[in-house]
Amino acid sequence: MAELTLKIEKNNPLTTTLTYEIMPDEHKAAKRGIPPKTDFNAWYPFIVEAAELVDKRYPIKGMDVWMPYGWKAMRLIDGITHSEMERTGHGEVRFPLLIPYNLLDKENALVSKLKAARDAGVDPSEMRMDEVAEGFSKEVYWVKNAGENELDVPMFLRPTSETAMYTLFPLWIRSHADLPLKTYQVVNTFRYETKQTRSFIRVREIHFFEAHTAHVDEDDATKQIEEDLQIVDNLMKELGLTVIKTRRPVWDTFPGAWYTIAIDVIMPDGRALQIASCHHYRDQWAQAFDVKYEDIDGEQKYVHQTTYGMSERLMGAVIGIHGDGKGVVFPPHVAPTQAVIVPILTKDRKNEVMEISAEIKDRLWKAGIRTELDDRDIRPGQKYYDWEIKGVPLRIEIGPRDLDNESVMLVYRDGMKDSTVIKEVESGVKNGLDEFASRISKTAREGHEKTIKPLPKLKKKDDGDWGFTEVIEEGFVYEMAFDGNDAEAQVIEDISGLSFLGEAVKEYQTEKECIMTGKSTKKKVYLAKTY
RNA sequence: CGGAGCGUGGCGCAGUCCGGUAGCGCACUGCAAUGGGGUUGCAGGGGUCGCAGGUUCAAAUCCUGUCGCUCCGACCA
Repeated sequence: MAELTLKIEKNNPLTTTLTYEIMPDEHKAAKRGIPPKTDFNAWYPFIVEAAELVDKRYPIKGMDVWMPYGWKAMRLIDGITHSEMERTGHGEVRFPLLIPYNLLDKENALVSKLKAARDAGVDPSEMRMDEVAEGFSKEVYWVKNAGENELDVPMFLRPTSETAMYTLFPLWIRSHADLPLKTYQVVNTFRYETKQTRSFIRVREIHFFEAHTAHVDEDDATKQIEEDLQIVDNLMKELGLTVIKTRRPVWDTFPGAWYTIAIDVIMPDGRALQIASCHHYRDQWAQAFDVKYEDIDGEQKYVHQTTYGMSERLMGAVIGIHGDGKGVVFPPHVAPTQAVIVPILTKDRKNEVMEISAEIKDRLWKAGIRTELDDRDIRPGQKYYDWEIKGVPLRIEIGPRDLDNESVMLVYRDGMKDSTVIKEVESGVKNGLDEFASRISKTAREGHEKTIKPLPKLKKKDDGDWGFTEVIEEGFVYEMAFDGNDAEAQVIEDISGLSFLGEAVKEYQTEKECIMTGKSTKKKVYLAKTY
């Protein structure tokens, strides 16, 4: 559709008419070539480049170049994470990118040990056919040469940092006085993705946040997970996102984790995007890496560990959830530019308008509002479209008419219009941005709720196979009461074409009938297509 | 890692079948008027046609190889 519009020729009524027939409502957006958001697979990649968040032209699949505007937004998101880490007493560390291959032995030993234990101790009916723990071996980048020599011990680029960190943890942890050890780092990690990549959502060089903690016992580690989930809540509030928290099914748990809590958002196409996860390792990794401490009674004990991970998927979620047909919509907390001043210049009062605009920019900046003055010599309308596509929450219009009234026009990214007297522009803008933040959070929450439906009832068909009483619609996440085993879970996955996200952290208030076994349960399970 | 497709100014494309001066729209530069939702006029700049070989008087076009990307299937945050 976009192409058609771009090809409109003057004096060619046919093409012009055709365009209007196809997309009467989309015509304006299409002038920039923005696909409608309902076509999410086209909208998303277009918008991330048009808003100048990334440049995808770097010739490696899954490795985009962060552009200043996009990187600024990411840094602002990271800023929230950093301050939450500081608030909760984590220390920032930075481990090397390269990990020597032989350090993996310990990790591999752990994985195979766990697998053997699970195979031995688990009821075969609980097993899934495709259960294989292979670790990361297939998806790491290798460094096998240095200069002209082949390395004796090859190294790989970290896909995550457990191995690197837990090599040093035994040296850092001697006694119970060293615990809890709470560390985190924000680094790039690498995974050789073979699947289709997507800016921020599935990339090969990941902008990764990982917190790693060590505790005296399981209980203290569990408290850490609770703190992590509190941090997630705080972060999501600032980003205006509504999330689903689930305990991942065992078969989808990170190797060596006792359990995993995953945090997903539902993207506009109804697919779940995992944006954070917390793992409780108990002492499994500690045993593999020999991370011990001396307790109060002089006894050597293994620590209990947790990790908490996030990535630039947070950006992907913000763009996907808040964006609209005109472009990105940034929540004020993480908007690189929170307010843009567009001066309306007329020949006779140009200087006067510019002077006041610059003065207001200065005042807002001093009041802590990231403000930009767009003094480009183009028409105002063009500027509006430019800043809309970039998702700036507030546009301040200042023209001769406003000066006469000693006020300015405030136009929010969601279309809300207001005005404020110049004298009180700081407080007017601050309040306005707060209200805007609440509005987009509310819209996001409503969208989230609308996208979740109860799973249709199951029944056994004449041929003995299970089926649904209603069709599974595309574009939704489903919830159900479920208390079955892994094999039964797989049946549901197979016939629905959806994946188990896991058991909701928040259970049903009252007992319900398990969709498969009929058992009474409060367990709420989410099913979705995933990224 | 298997199957299909595509590489031509910054972006989107035409030209390739049938070899013969590399084009269009948008974007960009300069000047002027305009300026409260994509303004108009005039004048400009920019491309080893992914790369390497080959065929030919002549290659974006034909042949071979290679690299990269996109889309669909097995593995993952």
